[in-house]
Amino acid sequence: MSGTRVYGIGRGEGRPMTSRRAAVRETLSRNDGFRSAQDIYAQMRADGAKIGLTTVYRALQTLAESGQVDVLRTDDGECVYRACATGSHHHHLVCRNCGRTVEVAGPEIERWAESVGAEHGFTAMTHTVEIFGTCATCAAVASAG
Amino acid sequence: MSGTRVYGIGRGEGRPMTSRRAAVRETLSRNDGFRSAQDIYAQMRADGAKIGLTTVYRALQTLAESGQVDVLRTDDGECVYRACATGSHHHHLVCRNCGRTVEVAGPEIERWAESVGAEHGFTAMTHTVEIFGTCATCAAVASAG
DNA sequence: CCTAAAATGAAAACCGTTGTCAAAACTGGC
DNA sequence: GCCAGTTTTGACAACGGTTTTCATTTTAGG
Ligand SMILES: [Zn+2]
Ligand SMILES: [Zn+2]
Ligand SMILES: [Zn+2]
Ligand SMILES: [Zn+2]
Repeated sequence: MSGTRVYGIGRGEGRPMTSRRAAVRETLSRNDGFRSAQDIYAQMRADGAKIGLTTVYRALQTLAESGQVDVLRTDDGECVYRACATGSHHHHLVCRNCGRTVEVAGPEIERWAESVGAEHGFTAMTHTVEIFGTCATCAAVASAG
Repeated sequence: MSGTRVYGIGRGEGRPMTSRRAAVRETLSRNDGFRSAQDIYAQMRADGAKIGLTTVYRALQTLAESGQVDVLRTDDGECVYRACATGSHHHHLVCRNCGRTVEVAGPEIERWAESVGAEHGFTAMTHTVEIFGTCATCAAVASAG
């Protein structure tokens, strides 16, 4: 056998960083808020990149699996991604208008979720916590408009 | 003009409760966990009800809009519904295996979300908080299996 | 009953996403 | 550089949950 490739060891990092994946991550990290696969694809094509939509979808889900980007679903079922600054567990405060996002830690939330589960005999807890609001900039624009 | 219909007054209750909607709500409330439109449809048909899938979809979203049922999205993008006991704001502790759901209040979470938003100049805050875990019954079955 | 308006449901359209598969790019060994 | 085996890529075709369409049925007054 030849061409054997040694994959990463750490959890999630089961794939090499190809040039396309790097480009997708790079494009995503130029955005502040959460962006959809199609957004990123459009942005990359507009920048002259040669890449297919399928590849963008795959790159984003690979990056998500390896924990390099965060994912959440919008109300209308679209997956949106963000290259967060921290790799550790956190939540998001998202402007519902412009998408501007602030990463927030919430130790008390973590404890609360854990204890609520324990109280009811649940184990292996996970949770989803997202906060939405209108950011100061968008609120100002709205009141001026 | 004839056939004028007097609609509900309360917020969200903008539609009359037709027999189909009542049947959908009734079926949903016989379930403990969150259920998809297709689940409810299959269940109703199995029970001999004469109803179309489209109507189930519409009934569920109408009930959701009027706040009579709660909605959330599964990881694979499916909308699932639940007829919760309380009409007031609450969150859910959901068994990821059997769907068994406990309604939980979290005043401290409400305050936390509000203050995090305020700290960053956000207004008109909303949030989504869901806790997932394995319930005691499912954990027992898994360890016995 | 009669009529106008709303609800219903079968089938088609929608749309984000995933699968298919042949071509292109990569990797390590020679 | 060249080769062979493997992975990635991307155009295109499904897929699946949901929504739209539109003709028919039901509802609620009068
Ligand atoms: Zn904003
Ligand atoms: Zn958390
Ligand atoms: Zn369970
Ligand atoms: Zn809350």
